[in-house]
Amino acid sequence: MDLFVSKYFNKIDKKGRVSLPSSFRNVLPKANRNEIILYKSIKTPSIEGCGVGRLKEIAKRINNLDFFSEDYDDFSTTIFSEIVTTNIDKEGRFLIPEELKLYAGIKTEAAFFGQGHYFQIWDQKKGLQNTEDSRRRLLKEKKSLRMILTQQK
Amino acid sequence: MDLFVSKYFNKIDKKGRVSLPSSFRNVLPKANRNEIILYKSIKTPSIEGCGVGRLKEIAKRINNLDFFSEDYDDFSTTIFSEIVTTNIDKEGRFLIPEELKLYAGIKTEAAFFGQGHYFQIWDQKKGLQNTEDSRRRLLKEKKSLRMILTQQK
DNA sequence: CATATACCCATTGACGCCCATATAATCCCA
DNA sequence: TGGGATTATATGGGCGTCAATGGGTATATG
Repeated sequence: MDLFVSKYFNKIDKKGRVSLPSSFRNVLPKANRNEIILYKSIKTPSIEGCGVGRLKEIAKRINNLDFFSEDYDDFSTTIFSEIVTTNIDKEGRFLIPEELKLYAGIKTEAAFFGQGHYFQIWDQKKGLQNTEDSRRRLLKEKKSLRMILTQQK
Repeated sequence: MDLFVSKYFNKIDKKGRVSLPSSFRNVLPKANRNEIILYKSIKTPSIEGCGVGRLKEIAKRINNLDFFSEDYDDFSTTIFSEIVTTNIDKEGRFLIPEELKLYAGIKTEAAFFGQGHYFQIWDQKKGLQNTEDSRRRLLKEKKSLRMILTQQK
């Protein structure tokens, strides 16, 4: 499986280390399996992460915005300047920068949520609440959700 | 036969393992025959499952949504963080995550129901009841049922 | 030199792999 | 075509490996 899926709740130890879930590590290309990027989510109080390869995809998305719009500058500033890279040790653990932990309200436990081509890190309580809210919003539009889930071919 | 059909009642052993019915295993593409995805059914207290190929399709559809829209996040959260992948061992067995068993009210036996391109896992009693209810609802609209069953080519 | 971070080693529990058996389905040949 | 033999499926259990976690120590970096 080459997608980030499912959710995991891992502890942050006294040194600030936390295990990237094993199934997430396996999504990273064998070449850069010891490095990921992290940045503040734009829409939620959470941290988003992915392999360095996805940077290109993010750049492309932003590039598709109108170059002269305010959004363009805002997005590229907000995202690119806030990106940090972090190393994964031999045991599969990494450090979450203090600023990002503050932003997400994370203390001693990190809740990982798969998002397909990337993942999010939340405070457990906030993350579960967010999942519930998302699901509720979508169920209001049953048609579109069913379309995504059951459409054939 | 490349569809999930019929129903099977298999035991969950002390380690939490349960056999995926042989005919279901044969539906999975030879390439990814040792992994399936599971998620909570939207409409019923049951678990739905299918091969990973279907998940990749879903990922593609979500990827086509507007990257910066709220729907994008709602879809990827609701779908990717709720989906779990699980491995099938050499004997054709897999583990049902505790959370999903709770959601479906499954304890020591899993009732598999073929649904064509996917399958459902129920508590036996609930599943049989659901089959009966479905059939009864359908028979109320005999006309549409006959249309589906007798339509040629 | 002081703090942060990477590497090494250890522990625990979960999971995958291997082997075994019983029952059911299929085959094969006289 | 009958009946024994072979194969497949569902199920049980032992055991090694890996993932998550904790801690000591070397090393880098300012």
